[in-house]
Order: sequence, then C-alpha cells, then structure tokens
Amino acid sequence: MQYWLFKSEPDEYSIDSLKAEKNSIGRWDGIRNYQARNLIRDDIKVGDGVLFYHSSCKTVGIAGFASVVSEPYPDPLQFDPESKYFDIKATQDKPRWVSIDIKYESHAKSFLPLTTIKATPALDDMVLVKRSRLSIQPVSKDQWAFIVNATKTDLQR
DNA sequence: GCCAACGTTGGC
DNA sequence: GCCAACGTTGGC
Repeated sequence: MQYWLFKSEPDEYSIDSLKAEKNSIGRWDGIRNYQARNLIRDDIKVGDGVLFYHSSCKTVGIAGFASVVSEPYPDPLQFDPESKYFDIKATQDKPRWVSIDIKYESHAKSFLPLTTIKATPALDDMVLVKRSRLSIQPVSKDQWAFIVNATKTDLQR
C-alpha cells in the first residue's frame, strides 16, 4: 500500500464535495500536468491512501482522508469542448489525460495547516514543503502515520 | 493582487 | 536541443 497527497481548491472541489458524492466516490479529473498524470497512470493503485489537501484558500492544509477505488481511465473532460479541460490534441484512440476514482474515508478531526506541517520536523521532507507545485505527490509511510496520529484528536476543543 | 518557482511552447 | 518568452500554480 502506498500513500499520496492530492491537492484541490476547496472552492472548486472540497473534501465535503467528495463526501457528498454518490457512495462518497468521486472522479479525480482535470489533471493537466505530466508528472501528476504519470503518477496516476503508472504508480497509483487501488487501495492506496490519499491525503486530501485544500490549496489556494484561506487556510491551506490537510483536510481529510480518502482511498483509491479505481484503475486509471481516460479523463472524459479532455473530449468535452465545453470543458475548460478540453484538449484538442487528445483523441479517443490516443487519450492524453487520465482520471481515477477516490472514496471519502474521513475528515481530519483536527485540520492540519501547512504552517504546522512546515514547523514539524517529522514532516519537513514532504514534497509539499520541498516542491510545492506538484498537485499529486507521494507521501511516505512514516509521514502518513504521523499525520493520521496528528489529526485524530481535535485540539480546538 | 503579488510574485517566486516552476512547466510549456515554439523559434532557431 | 537550447533557451527566451510566456503561462500557471499556489502561498502569502
């Protein structure tokens, strides 16, 4: 089992959006970065764990947990001229971009802000800290375990 | 809204 | 294949 971090802008698609989907399963689409695509296509497997990260918003950080529930398949948006993710160079025979489905697992009982991640020595090797722009990135087993532990009690109360 | 850090494009 | 110009991401 492997672990990953997926970034999403909560104004577009938040962990609550995922939870609200039918069976709490949503399609992760609109990936238009080759590195991220290659991870989805080649490395990410059914059953892998996903950290759901909220980016470009008031408080950025890890909002909850999900899991991978499908094999990769062609992203339908690349064929849709109405979509902002339409790609004129993609064809049904030779699709360029892939999606996978993920399933909501849980909210972090305490939201883990990026500022805390950066201030935590156990987490400062995260790709998030080092190469912040990658929208899908690997997370180590130790990082995952640390984050599961760090978010399981609500420190706000 | 600014801007740094990338990633992509396209001329040569 | 280089690299300048341009576009995008994403924190602040």
